[in-house]
Amino acid sequence: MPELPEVETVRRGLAPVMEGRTIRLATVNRPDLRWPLPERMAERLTGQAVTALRRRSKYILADLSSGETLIIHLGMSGRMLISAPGESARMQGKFHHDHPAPQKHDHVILDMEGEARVTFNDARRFGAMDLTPTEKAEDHWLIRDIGPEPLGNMFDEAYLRERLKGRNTPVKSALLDQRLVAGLGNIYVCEVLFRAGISPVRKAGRIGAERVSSLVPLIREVLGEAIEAGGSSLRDYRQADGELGYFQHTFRVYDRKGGPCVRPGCTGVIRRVVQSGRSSFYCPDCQH
DNA sequence: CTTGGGTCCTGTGCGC
DNA sequence: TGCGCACAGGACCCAA
Repeated sequence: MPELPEVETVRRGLAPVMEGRTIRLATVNRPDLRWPLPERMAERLTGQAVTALRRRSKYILADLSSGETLIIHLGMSGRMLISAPGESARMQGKFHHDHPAPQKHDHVILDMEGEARVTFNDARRFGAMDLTPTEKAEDHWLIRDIGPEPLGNMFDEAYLRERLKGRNTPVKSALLDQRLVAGLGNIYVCEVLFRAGISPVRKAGRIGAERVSSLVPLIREVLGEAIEAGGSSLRDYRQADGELGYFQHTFRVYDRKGGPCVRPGCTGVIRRVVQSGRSSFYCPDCQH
């Protein structure tokens, strides 16, 4: 599933067709994703203009002219795909029948002013949507306990040292905890720890202050590079325009079990271990 | 409080 | 080709 860079890429892709545009028609094809969808969601979306499209952690927030905000989480397999009637069809007058055929798991469809269609498709249905008053969106139960944005000013060396101090959990688990820092997931934590030379199984409270501090710029670096690359495309993630991201070609350890370490001169072989049910990839020669 | 495990759901790729 | 199992980008919830 999408981590922060993928969600930011999706947000950027959606912005041109959603921001400042009205939702002509919202269609909701099932009553629930991970949780029940809000009451009368289709009616509450239809006719509303999207005044802003924001991101908080792995959530996309669409502010509406009604004063409500649509909160969207993509879960593991959620996608937002944009389609539009083709030029030839438009000349034949097929305004409403030229979108791609509906796919299995197309759960919510937003037909936007200007003919673009935004389709939320989520096979595993770990995704979520909710509607909440815009002025209280930050206090929504899904969002209120999330830690600082890693690319923002509130996330710094002093903060991270304080939060990791004394913790007995593996650093991998700590960085995956969204209450500590927002938006990291399994791929980017593995990549960050490789760049920092820290083993994923190391206890968070047993890392020297200097090395903890080094994590901050490395987290920013990895996420920044991934956003720049349009995210990572594994099984089913695509950018909103259907393009593939390409950060996956830059993975140094993730999904490289048995492969050679990329650090010049290192003869290590990438290992995979399971930590609390998730795969961790690391170089045993580089990471301690 | 922290920590670990189970759980939700569908799809895919692998070994036999 | 079929079958069963492991595994997949998340994160809530509960027990200890």
